[in-house]
Amino acid sequence: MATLHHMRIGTVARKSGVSIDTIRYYEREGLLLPPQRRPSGYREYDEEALDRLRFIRRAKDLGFSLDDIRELLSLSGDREHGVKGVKQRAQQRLQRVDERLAQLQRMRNGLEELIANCPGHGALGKCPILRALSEPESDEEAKA
Amino acid sequence: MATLHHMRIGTVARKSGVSIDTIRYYEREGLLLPPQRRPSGYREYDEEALDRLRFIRRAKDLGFSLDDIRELLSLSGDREHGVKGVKQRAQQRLQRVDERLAQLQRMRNGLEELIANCPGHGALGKCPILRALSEPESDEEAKA
DNA sequence: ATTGACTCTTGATTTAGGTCAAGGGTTTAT
DNA sequence: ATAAACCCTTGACCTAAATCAAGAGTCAAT
Repeated sequence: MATLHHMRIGTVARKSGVSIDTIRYYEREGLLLPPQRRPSGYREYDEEALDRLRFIRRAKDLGFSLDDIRELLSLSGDREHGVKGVKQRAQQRLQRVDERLAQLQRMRNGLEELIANCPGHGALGKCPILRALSEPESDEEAKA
Repeated sequence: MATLHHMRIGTVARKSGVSIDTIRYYEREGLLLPPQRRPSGYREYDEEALDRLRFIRRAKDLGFSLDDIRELLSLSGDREHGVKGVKQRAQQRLQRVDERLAQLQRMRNGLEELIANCPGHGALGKCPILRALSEPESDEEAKA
């Protein structure tokens, strides 16, 4: 695990699956700390930066916005707000992630049911996918 | 469950949590069938349209693109490509949804661990959230 | 029969998240 | 010592997904 401190941007781009332009964009946006520079001005990355990039890419695939991701990353590196604040924010996050998990799970089940029952649902009725994610939320139900 | 066939756009907007402009936009984009019109030209929606809108909104929250959603919706209403094609596409979808579920689950666990261990991880080491989603994927590992 | 809240269409604008191009230095292998 | 492959910055451009504005018609309640 030699924490190699000598990757250039093209290498981390390849290893992380994030394009060079996008890496520089993330740096501008404050998602990535500005890395060391060579005398030539070339950026130089270590494994930690690579981990961050992979995290960002996957979180994005999961539908988190860059703002969400900024917040998640700050949870990990926060030496400021003390354990307490971090813990609280992490708990809020956890709750929202759990909600997403539940929704996604329902979509999954809807798909599975669709696959299982497909050959035999002559009458239309409600499609299992739609049914999975289409109930009201009660707070939406102001009188018509 | 009187399938009320007389909601105007503002009502479904309120009930679905999707703005009026966005509803019309979805119609243009083909995610929503053009609804009935009154003689005045006003759109008139029923419960089914409301279900679709809720589905769309939630799927979007889960990080699906409108294209993804179009495809998911088409799975539900497809009387064309016969059971076979639908089943196949649904299976592909299911696989991808399962992958997302797994990733999201890992993020969840990372958060939970962060909350549990926060008070006692004096030495930095690797943060559990980052660790949850930052391993390489092997196909990314072309030699540096 | 008028007022205030809705709705219509068309077309322009915005925001997030990148992506590209131009012009010019740097490194490495030969 | 030169070519090929890399990297730099600045600034323009792009796509998806909305959102807004203008000008005009409709509906419900007073």
